[in-house]
Amino acid sequence: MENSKQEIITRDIALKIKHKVYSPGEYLPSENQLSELYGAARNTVRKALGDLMDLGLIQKIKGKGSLVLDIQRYSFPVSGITSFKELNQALGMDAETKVLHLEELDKLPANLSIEEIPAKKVFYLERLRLIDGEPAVLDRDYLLNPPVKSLPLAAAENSIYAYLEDELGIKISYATKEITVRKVDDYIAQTLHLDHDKRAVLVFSKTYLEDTSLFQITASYHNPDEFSFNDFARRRKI
Amino acid sequence: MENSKQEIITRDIALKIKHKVYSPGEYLPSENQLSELYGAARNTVRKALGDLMDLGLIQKIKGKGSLVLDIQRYSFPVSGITSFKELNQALGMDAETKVLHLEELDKLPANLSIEEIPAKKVFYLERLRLIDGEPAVLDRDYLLNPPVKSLPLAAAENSIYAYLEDELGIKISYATKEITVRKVDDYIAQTLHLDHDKRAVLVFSKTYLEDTSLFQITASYHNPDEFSFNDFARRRKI
DNA sequence: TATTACAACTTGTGCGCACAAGTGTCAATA
DNA sequence: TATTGACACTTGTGCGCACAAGTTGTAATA
Repeated sequence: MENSKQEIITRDIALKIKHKVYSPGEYLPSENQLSELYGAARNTVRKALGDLMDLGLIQKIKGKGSLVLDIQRYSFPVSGITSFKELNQALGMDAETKVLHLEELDKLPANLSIEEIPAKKVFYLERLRLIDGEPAVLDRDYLLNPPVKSLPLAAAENSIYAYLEDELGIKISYATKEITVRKVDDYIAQTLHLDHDKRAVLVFSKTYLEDTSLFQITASYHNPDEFSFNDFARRRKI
Repeated sequence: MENSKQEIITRDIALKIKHKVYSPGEYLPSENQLSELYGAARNTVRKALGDLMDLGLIQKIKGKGSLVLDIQRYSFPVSGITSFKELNQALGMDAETKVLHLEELDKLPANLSIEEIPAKKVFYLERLRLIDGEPAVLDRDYLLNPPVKSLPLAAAENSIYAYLEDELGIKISYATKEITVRKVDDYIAQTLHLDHDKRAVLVFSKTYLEDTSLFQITASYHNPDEFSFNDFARRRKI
């Protein structure tokens, strides 16, 4: 439950943009008008607009106003931290998740070679994502215990993020991602129905909590023919 | 020349983190201390810290402080909008750029199929990026005229971004990127020294100005063996 | 007519304040 | 001893104000 005034405004405007109350090419009401509309200070409205700008929903133009952008942000997978389930719903794809493996290990496998050496137990979860019945992605998740004390099969079959955030109250903060192309072994190649070339797109990510502790490591192997990564970025000069 | 107080503070702290004046695992001085240190209001300091947070340099923790993160943000290519030249310097790589082609076309080639139909002239620029003497990336840039009135060969050989921003005063604001894996034609395959499989990583991006006008389209073909895309993302729940 | 000047809007930057809420320490208390 | 509570720190949220700076239309002016 996030309910700060600023987030309420952000979500409300985002929704209105989504439902074309404010359409691409149009300007939002001015900051002063929004300020009055929501009964909030201009500062508060400005923070909300700043978030919408980071999300790529609007572009603020000095002296003119906030222009609604036309960006189809949803593809597969989307930039940022988003779960397969959320994407599935957003895209309305015919997608399915099959849990291939779920067990608790005493420690992280050595081949992951993580320097932040957590000598902890981990849940190892292997899932296959199918799109239109065709294997598209093989996910290998390593969830550290603690903070993940338990991981029911039902959660693994649906969204682990929803389970962790809603059920366990774990707060996910940020993640790093690395995308490369790799030769994969026969097991992965067969699972993904790769051709003789046996190359897959590997998305390797580490997810952290608010206290900066490492919490999840994921190796995601994508069928190259299905893979698409979409990103929105603002220019920053530091 | 960006010289708002907030950006000065952002840059100063970013530099101090880079030079380990503030090291990973340590906390920055508190907002009140920084406020006094820079002779700025806490609000101003907070905006600067917010930017550093977006960049992934720090993590703010309520009740405790701003923790310096340990993230090697530079890889090839980096997330966000950054030019090859900037990357080159940041990484200290042995990299070289060869201009293969530069001409002015009457309109954008039809195969790019851009809906935002600019019936404008474009500069077409083809460049090969070599790392350690090996071909790594083939860039095909389409720069719209206007706003790009001219494009000297010297600029193409160095950083076009530096030329456009510093010389022409063009302000780049944001970009969309799409990463896919594609079969490529013989010309690209030979140029990149691909093996018989002829698949390359295509990074297709569109860059926009502050007034949201489309300004540059780039198709970047990467040798799969060299390709690596690194990203830092914060969790946003909208 | 063409230019200039102004007014009325917009967003950008910065100041200061108040209080909520999370964290850690330390002393008083049961 | 173990718990509680007060206190001093931290960041988070929100308010209000002032002025700078960019945009646009209009009216006065040359």
